[in-house]
Amino acid sequence: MWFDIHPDSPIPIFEQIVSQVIFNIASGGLAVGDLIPSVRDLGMRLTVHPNTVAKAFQELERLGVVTARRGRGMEVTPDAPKLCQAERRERVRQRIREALREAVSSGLPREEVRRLVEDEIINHSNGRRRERHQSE
Amino acid sequence: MWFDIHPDSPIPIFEQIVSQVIFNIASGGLAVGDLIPSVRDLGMRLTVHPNTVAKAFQELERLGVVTARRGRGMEVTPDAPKLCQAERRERVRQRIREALREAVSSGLPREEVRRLVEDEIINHSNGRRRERHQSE
Amino acid sequence: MWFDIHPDSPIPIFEQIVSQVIFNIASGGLAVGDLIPSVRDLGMRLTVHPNTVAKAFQELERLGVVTARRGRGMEVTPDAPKLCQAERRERVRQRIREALREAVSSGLPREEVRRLVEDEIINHSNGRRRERHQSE
Amino acid sequence: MWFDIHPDSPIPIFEQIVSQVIFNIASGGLAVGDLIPSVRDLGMRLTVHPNTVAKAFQELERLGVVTARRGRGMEVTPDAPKLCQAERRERVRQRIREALREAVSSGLPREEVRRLVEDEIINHSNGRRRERHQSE
DNA sequence: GTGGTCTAGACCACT
DNA sequence: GTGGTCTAGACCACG
Repeated sequence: MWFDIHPDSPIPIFEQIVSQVIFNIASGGLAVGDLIPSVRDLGMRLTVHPNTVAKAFQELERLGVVTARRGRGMEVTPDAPKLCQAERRERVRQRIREALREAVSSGLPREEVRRLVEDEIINHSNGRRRERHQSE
Repeated sequence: MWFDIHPDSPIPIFEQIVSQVIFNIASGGLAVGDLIPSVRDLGMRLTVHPNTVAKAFQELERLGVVTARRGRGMEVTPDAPKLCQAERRERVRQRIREALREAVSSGLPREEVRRLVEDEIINHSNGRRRERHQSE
Repeated sequence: MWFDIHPDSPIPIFEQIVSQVIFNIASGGLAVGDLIPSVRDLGMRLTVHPNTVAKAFQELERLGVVTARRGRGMEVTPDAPKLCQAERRERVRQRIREALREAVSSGLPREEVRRLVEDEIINHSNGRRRERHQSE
Repeated sequence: MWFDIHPDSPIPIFEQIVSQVIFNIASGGLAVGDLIPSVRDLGMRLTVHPNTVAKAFQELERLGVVTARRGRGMEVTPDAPKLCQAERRERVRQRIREALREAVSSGLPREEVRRLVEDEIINHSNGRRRERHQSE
């Protein structure tokens, strides 16, 4: 189970945690019946306050992805995999859509946009090798 | 001069205004020496509080993109076009990069990501063809 | 707009606030478009921490009863009256149902239960007539 | 001896157990000198953690309703029947009172409240037959 | 002034 | 040990 949190993003940390848990369940890193990490544990790992994590978990419970087990932890529900796969797809699509909408509406020539996308797709899908061929 | 504002985005409205002004200058919709709309006028058009617009303009002044002309308004500086073209490119690239980073790290199969990107690119490059404002 | 909060009830304070706002809207004390009290104001009046109030308001927003207006406050939605009347009815019914279920399952003779109910109904429909509406 | 436990009620489970034991004694299901079930046994039956049951029993001992008999279990005291009958009545009355207080203060028309009460009374006092004639 | 996010830390109920 | 509630107070974005 891993997390990719960006404290300085405009997206609230608790929202990022929500997404990350959804992604983990969607990709099978967490199975039905598993307990997700405790608020305290995850708070430590992400150097985030436990309350922030708790807020994210509350949201996940509301989404029907986990249920609180008194004194035990938060458990992945039977519905979660299906829910999370749909949700992941939707969240990813949304982000891509918005980035492209902004790109196009910025007036940047279409070819330019395409080139940027290609650049970044290569960067990301090939293994994270961080010498991007910037075309500044 | 046009604006594409999303009040419910996690990105602050004043930031969105900053970007939109930059985009307008970059694509030639605003030329050196032009006056950008007044705080009140733009506030009306965007149904946003004038203070919010003022905050955006402050930021634009800080970036050297406009300067206040007492009694006249905010004027596009001679440096603005170059600045804004670079800035536009960087902002767009950044957004695309983040969307793709999230997409890949979400565990969604690479094919899937590519497909989503293609879908959205088509959506945006076609439909969006409302008498586009300049392409540089 | 009045509130009847019981800090020592097993029901969380924020839940009580949720109910009370719903009741106020259901009975017309708050109309569509009205702003509900600010978290700080209500926190003061109820001698409750503003964060507790904020949590209640979040829940109300999730229910579609109010919407946050940036920098202005929380506004009663057009759907709220209908939603709140249904919700009020349901909450009240639920509480009554549980009290009676417990009463019956306690083994108390049915007559006895009925008598208790009559007693209390009389108390509440009459006595309570000291034009309360105070938040005490 | 029977129990009616609601794990998702805001009322703590151990409190519910306390009430249920009191009700059982009050209605004669448990006589003076009887042993109440063991912590482990009851924990199993209610699918509740034994510690939770133990906490309830502690409370019952404090109330003077049972006493620990080393090596045998918890025994119903001679005072218990009288204590429990009074206590039962009081607990039931209290719950009814609160439910009605909330109902009235919710602004729901008095007739409406009465109707809800009648509905529920019928549901509960006729034998628990679970196809309630909802009058939604 | 408004609500939203986050940190910090207390106490409670339950396992 | 777990999550849930609450208090307290900081900072931000917005009006």
